[in-house]
Amino acid sequence: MNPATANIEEAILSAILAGRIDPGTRLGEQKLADLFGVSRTRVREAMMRLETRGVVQVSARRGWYVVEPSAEEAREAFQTRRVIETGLLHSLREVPAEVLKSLKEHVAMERDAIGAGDVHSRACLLGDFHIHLADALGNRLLTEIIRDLTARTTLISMLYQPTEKAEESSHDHEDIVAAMEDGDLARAARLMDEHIGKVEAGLDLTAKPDPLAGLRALLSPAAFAGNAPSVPPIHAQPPHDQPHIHGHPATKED
Amino acid sequence: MNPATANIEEAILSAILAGRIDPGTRLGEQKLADLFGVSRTRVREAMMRLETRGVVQVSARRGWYVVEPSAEEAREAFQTRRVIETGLLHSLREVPAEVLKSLKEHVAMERDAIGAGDVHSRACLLGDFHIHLADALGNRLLTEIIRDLTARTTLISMLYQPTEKAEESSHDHEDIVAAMEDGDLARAARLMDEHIGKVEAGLDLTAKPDPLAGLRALLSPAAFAGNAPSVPPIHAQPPHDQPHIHGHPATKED
DNA sequence: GCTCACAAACTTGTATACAAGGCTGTAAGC
DNA sequence: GCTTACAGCCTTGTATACAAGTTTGTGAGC
Repeated sequence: MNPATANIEEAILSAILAGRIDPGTRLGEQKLADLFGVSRTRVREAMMRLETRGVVQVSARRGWYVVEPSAEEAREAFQTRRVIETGLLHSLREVPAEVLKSLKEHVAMERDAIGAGDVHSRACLLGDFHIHLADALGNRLLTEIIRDLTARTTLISMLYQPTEKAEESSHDHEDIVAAMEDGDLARAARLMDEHIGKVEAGLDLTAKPDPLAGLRALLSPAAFAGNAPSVPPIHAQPPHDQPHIHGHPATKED
Repeated sequence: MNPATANIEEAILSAILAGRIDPGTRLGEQKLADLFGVSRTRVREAMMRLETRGVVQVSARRGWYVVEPSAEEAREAFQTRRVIETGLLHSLREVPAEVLKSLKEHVAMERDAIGAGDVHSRACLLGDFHIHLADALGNRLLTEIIRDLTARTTLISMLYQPTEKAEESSHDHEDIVAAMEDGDLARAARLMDEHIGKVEAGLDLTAKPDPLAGLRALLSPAAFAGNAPSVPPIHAQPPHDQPHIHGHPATKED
C-alpha cells in the first residue's frame, strides 16, 4: 500500500480511536488534501479504504462523514465483539508470560490515566486494552479485525454514552487479566462477556444520534426565558454542520 | 457506495468465493476497465477496497494480484475463523427454526452437488455454509467478516489443498446442524472447532505456493525422456505469467 | 412578513493525461 | 556461446480538468 495513503488512513483511524474526531464529523476531500499536502486522489483512496473498514461513509456529492452507527448497528458491533473476544479467550490454551506482563502494565496505565483525570488518553487506553489482548494470540489478522471493531464501538460510545464509566471498565479489565493469570480462561471469557455487556448496557440506545440535540437545548424553555443571547435560535446550529447519515431525521412530534 | 464500483468488487469477490479465480491471478486495471466498460479510476477503487478486505494485493507498477497467503497467514486465517465461529455458536442461546431449516436445506444442496460430481458449485457451497451460519445471528457485520475470511480460506485451500475432502466437510456440516437442532450448542461449537481443524490439517502448508510448480513438472525426467513436445521447456511457462507476491522465489538448489 | 424559485458556490464523481518505474527482448562485447 | 547493458513497451501512480449534483443565499411575488 502506498505509504502516504496509509498515513492518511492511519491518522484518521488513530484520531477516531483516541476519541479526537466525533462521529458525524464531515471530512472534506479538499480540506484533507491541503492538510496532508497531497491531491484529492490520495485522500479519496484513504477514505474509500476507511469506508470498507466501516469507519466513514460517503454521502453522494455532499461529503465524507465519520459514521454514526444506528442503534441496530451498535448492537451488532457489541455482539460481534462479544463473539470474537470470548471466542479468543476460549481458544487460548495458555497465556504467554510476556503477554500477561504487557496486559498488567496496560491496566496499570489505565489506572494512572484515570487517577490523573486524563480523560483523553484514558478513553484511548480503555479501547486499546482489547487490541492488546488480541495480540495475545499473535494473530495480526484477528488484531486488525478487533481494531476496526474497537474504532466502531468507540464511536458508538461517543454517540450514546453520556457518562463514561472508566473506573468500572478498568476494574473489569483487571479482573479479566487476573483470571488469565490464574489460567482460568473460561472465567476470563465469562468476565469479558459480562464486561462488554455492561458497556453496552450503559449506553442509551434509545437516544438516537441526533444532530439537532444541541439545537433542542436552545429551544428549551430556559432559552425562551431570555437567557439566550440574541443569536437567532433556529439557525444557531444549522443542520448541515453536523449532518447525519443514517436517516434519523428530527422527530416530527416535537 | 457507488453501485458500479460495488459491482466490480462484488463480481471479483464472488468469483473468488466460487473458486473461479486462482490465487496469484493478475488483475490488470485496464483489462478490467475494458471488461466492465468503465475507466481505470473505478477499477482502482474496487481494487483498493478489495485490498483492504485482504483479497488482492498490489505490486508497485506491476499490477494487482489475487493474494497468495503464506503458510503463516493461512494459519492465522484458520485460527481466526475458529475463534469467531466457535464464539458465534457459544453465544447463540437458541437457534431460530427458520435458520435451522435453511441450514438443513443448504447441507442437502451440498450433498446433491457432491453426488452430482459438480466440483464447481460444491466448493462454493461448502464455503457458503459458514456464511449461512453467520446469518443465524442476523448480524450483518459478523456475516461480512466471515465472508471475507471465507474468501481467504478458499484461496488458501486452492493453494495448499491438492485433494478436497468434500464429502467429509459436508458430513461435518451435517453433524454441526444436528447438534444445533438438539440445542446442544456447546457440542456444535466443539464440532466446528474440530471441523475447521480438520480442514486446516488437510492442507500441506509446507508446500509453499510455487508459481513454478508447473514448470518443475516439465523439467521432470519424463519430460527429458522425450515425450514433451518441442516446446522449449525453460520458456514454456514464463514466470511472469503467474508472478508471486509473497516472496517465494524459485528454490535455487534445483 | 412569508414562501417559493432560481442562481451561484461548493463538493464529490469520473475520466484522462502524463509521470515514474518494471519487465522483456535485443544486440553488443567478451 | 554466454553475459550484460540498454531501449522500448507496458503497467501502475498521481494530479488535474471537467461533469454532475447538492446546498445555500438572494430576491421576486404574494
